[in-house]
Amino acid sequence: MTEAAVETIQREMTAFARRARASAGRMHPELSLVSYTLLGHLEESGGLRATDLAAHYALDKSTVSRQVTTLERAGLVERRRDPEDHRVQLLHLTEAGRRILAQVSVRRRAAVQERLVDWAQEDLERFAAYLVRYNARSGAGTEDD
Amino acid sequence: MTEAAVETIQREMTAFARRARASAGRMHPELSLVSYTLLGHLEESGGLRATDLAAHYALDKSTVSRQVTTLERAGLVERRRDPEDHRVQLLHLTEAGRRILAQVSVRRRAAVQERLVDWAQEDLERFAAYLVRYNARSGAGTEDD
DNA sequence: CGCACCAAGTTGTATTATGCAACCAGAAGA
DNA sequence: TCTTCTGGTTGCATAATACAACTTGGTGCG
Repeated sequence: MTEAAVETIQREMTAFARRARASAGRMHPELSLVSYTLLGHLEESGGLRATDLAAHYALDKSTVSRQVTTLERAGLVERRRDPEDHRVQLLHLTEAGRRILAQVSVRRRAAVQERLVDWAQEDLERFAAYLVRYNARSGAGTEDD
Repeated sequence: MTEAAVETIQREMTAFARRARASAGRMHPELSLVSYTLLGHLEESGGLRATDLAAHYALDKSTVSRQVTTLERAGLVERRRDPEDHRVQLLHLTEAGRRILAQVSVRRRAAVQERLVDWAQEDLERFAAYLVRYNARSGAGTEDD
């Protein structure tokens, strides 16, 4: 039955989330899971507004504000005033930010890879595809949950 | 290439993690994401030790202990002394716990299901199986990650 | 223009989850 | 018995977060 599968997916995803959070601290002392994710986001599309990030991650703007402050103090991101609208700050990765992000990514990927070492290539690809499909939907959609 | 699939899995899992975290609070006033997940776990296999839960979710035993305390005070779980080993408490859902869990499950499943609505049954099951496999490894294994 | 309202961010405050370390109680083995 | 191990609890500190009040800049309408 679909019910069971859905239930399992929901629970296992949650379990993963827990683990991801737990392991995040060991990746880089300076970089929490959220910070890391924010950096990753900025890497892909520089010049984001804090509000965009908040919306995207369903976080309060105050939370993002503080996270960004931390990242800025660590020298990993830069706030640039938007000349078009002086309320807005466009966030950009610094060189240091880019470097650190690359470092952490490598380490993170290694950790994941270790757990996937005995998977068949075909399964890996299917699993990856499923995850993309799942997340694509939640990312694009109505921004709830 | 394995690299690409691993990279994708890593990224997508992380993406999910942040969202799960973000949406955690809004399901049931009484039930945090973790509590809910713990309940779900107990439903499937009653008589778990707190330590088992801690290991599975990569949580500190103190955290689990407190969560269980909360759940117990809410009347949702029961601690039963293991007659074999008096250090151990076997955790069981109460009737109320079962009821609440069912309620929340419905709501939550609806949310997840909405995202999975156009998936083929076969894909759902495979996805679920992959997640289980992935998590099983990190849970049973070397406890790092 | 000037005033009312909206939007982006910041800061104060409280809550909650969490980990770590110290501790207690029961079990197991020498 | 004494030592060591394991399951669990509690004290303490920290980090992430939400919410609300506030500041500053933009927009629109009279």
